[in-house]
Amino acid sequence: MVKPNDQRQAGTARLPGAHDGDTEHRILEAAHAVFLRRGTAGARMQEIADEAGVNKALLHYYFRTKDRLAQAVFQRAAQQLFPSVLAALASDTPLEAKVAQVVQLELDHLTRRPYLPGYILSELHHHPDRLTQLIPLMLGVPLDEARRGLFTVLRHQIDERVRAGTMRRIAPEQFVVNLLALCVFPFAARPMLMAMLGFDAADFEQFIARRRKELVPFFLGALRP
Amino acid sequence: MVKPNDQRQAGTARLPGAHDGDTEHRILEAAHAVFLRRGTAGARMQEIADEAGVNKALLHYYFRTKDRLAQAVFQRAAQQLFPSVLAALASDTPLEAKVAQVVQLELDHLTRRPYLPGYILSELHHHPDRLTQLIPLMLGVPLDEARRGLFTVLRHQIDERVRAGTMRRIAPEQFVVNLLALCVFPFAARPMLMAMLGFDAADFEQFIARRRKELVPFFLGALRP
DNA sequence: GTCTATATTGTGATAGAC
DNA sequence: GTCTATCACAATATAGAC
Repeated sequence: MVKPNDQRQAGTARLPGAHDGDTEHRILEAAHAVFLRRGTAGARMQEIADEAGVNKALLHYYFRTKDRLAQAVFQRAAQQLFPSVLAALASDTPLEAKVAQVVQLELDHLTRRPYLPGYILSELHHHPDRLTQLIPLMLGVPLDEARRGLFTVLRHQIDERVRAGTMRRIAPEQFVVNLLALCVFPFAARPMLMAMLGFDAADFEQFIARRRKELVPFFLGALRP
Repeated sequence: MVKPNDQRQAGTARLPGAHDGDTEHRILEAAHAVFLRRGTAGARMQEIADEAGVNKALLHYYFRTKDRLAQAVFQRAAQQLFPSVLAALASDTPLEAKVAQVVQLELDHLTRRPYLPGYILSELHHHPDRLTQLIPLMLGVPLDEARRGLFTVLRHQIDERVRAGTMRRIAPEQFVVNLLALCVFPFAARPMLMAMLGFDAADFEQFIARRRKELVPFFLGALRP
């Protein structure tokens, strides 16, 4: 009388004991899906087990507690989102090309995973420390060193343009936040925007497709002297 | 052996039976604080009762269920955030002044309530319908009518500028999303940004103070032809 | 209206057979 | 490694005295 549905999902039915090589991985995938859908606090271990096609007890066998599983999922999610963008921002690519690169990278990625930003931001709101522990692991350098690297490169590139008279002065922190805001916000606010603008999923995708072309000129235009 | 702390908080101790006029209101305030801090799913009725200085049972007396209480809080929060901005966006104020007005309105408001955007976005992610029911109530007109009103005004104002050669063409939807993104994102992503940029609370406030001056030129600059 | 006490269910976690 | 069964307690909700 509890859950009438079979433990295994339709398309992914597996014979009991038929290790597909990695049960742990399947659990992590399922947890990822459920945590993103329900939020960490709203997620249930039972739902994750169902989605993974295994028993609840197995989640504890592999991850011990719900919190550890949540940490693992957050780490995975953060690794999908941060390293590529941070690397692009900190690279030696000329500033204008860098902006284009970040915009394309972000919109491509977030189009495929629209719920990632909302999850990351929400999770970080309730566990502000989860990221600081992680950045060194992802980038291979201490946190403050990563910051210094990123912002000295940017500051230098901006200074160059300002001296050449091709760009208005802007603090690198504001530069980064503005760029990320324009890329990420539409996804983080997706449900709100869809309600406000009267969009369905297809409208939203088209809206993003348009941004893909218009965002770079918009952003660079804002910095013209 | 459960919770060692008294039901009533230190500074707000009230005598039992001493109606301060409105217990229901005190509960709503407490619920607002707790829901914003923990998220709806993570919030506990006990914590809300403690914060309100009343018994758990009273929450059910006034609001019947946790979900109804959550709805009430969301409605309150949304009313603090949306009507003023939507009114400003839909007004007849010239476009440039309107941008300045929205930026000031948003940054002022969100500086005082930094956690509001995160809460609203997260809540909307898990209950996408909560807003559509609400907009008509807040604005006094049907949802699609509100949308039409907002976007026809904006489209008209933008067209005017484009014809005068003082502004690049942009879809009103992109206009609004860009403006909101630049205002709201820093608050929604506050914990992430503070970690990335190495900010403490004071740094963050200063960062926002700077945006207050720079955001309007940035945004309008992006629209120059 | 407000409280205490209790019912009832949900949920993370463990024990132990296979 | 995977399952079934169960524990222990947390959390929402209700009953009923005052």
